[in-house]
Amino acid sequence: MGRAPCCDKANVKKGPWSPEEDAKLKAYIEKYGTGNNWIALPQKIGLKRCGKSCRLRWLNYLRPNIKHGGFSEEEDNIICSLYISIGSRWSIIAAQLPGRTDNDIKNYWNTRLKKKLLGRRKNSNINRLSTTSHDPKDTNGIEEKSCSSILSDSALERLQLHMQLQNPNICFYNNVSMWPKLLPLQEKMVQTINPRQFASPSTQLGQGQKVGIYEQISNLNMDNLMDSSLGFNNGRNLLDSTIVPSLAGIEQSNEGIQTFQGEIDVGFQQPEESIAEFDCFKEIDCSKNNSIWWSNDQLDSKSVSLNAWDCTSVLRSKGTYEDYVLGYNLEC
DNA sequence: AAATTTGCCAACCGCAGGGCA
DNA sequence: ATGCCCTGCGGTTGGCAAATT
Repeated sequence: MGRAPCCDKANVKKGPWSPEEDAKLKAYIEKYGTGNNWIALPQKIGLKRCGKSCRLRWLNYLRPNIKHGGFSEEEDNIICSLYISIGSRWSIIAAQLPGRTDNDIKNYWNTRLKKKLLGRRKNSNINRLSTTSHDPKDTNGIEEKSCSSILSDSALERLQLHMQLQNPNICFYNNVSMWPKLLPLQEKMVQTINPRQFASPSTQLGQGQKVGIYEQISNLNMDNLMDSSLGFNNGRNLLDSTIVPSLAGIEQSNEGIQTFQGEIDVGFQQPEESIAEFDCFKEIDCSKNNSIWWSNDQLDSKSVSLNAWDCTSVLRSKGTYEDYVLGYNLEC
């Protein structure tokens, strides 16, 4: 027996919302609220819409302070870094970007940002396919699998982005000026997470020097946090629920699923030439001409804002210290 | 100029999980 | 403990507009 439908589909209007419907919904919610019952709401207003549809319309379009389009470079970077860390948890990513909806971010990622950041992989694969044998079997009779068929799209994208951020020529980890400014409370918290010696983040550092707290953060963020959050734990549990409550619950049920690490491990077992098909691996050798992966289009090394990773102004504006590096909220 | 392809985005769908009786 | 209801989420689709052939 299937699940009961949430509404009478035959008598429910679908498709684009008319201005009149928008006005009705908006006026009602602004006056009475949702009443914590979206299902009953359309009947109260006299809308022939499914409650879910009303909710979606309100959340994605009608509610106050919604921003549409025009993503800034800063927002791009936040989306990118969070996608690397936590994957397609659009609602969590949206929570870090005031005025943005999960749907907006999802659409933006799928239609623009992903192509902007990963577009060259596609070309690379197309070129490879056009220049190599189309015999799907290798000489041993074993079906040849490219990395792209072994790693899931999401894992592959995140791996590529991760590798790119480690590129020493534009390296986020090595470039002090690209590190986000930590608020005092966040700094204290990170020290709590890993009590080993920390240098002050305010210490003036030379370009490329790796010191202290940010080194820990970078390890925590892009290696350990991602590993942990994606099932690449190696016995560690940096997402201890006492430390990172909002993410710990999300990521601890990975039994039985193919992990990101598992996919990567399989990928790296492939012949070198298979691995080398990806631009991120080719370019990680820092050869001068290939080093600007991130800059695929407009983001060349001259125009990249070194402060683009500093989203603390955005985070502060919400009244909570939301550490996008760790991906959790810290009420203060 | 017409036909076709591509890009974009709003909206839908189905599933999972939480709350409650 | 169980089942129902509702919400929230992420993946997918459909349709419009712009770009290309």
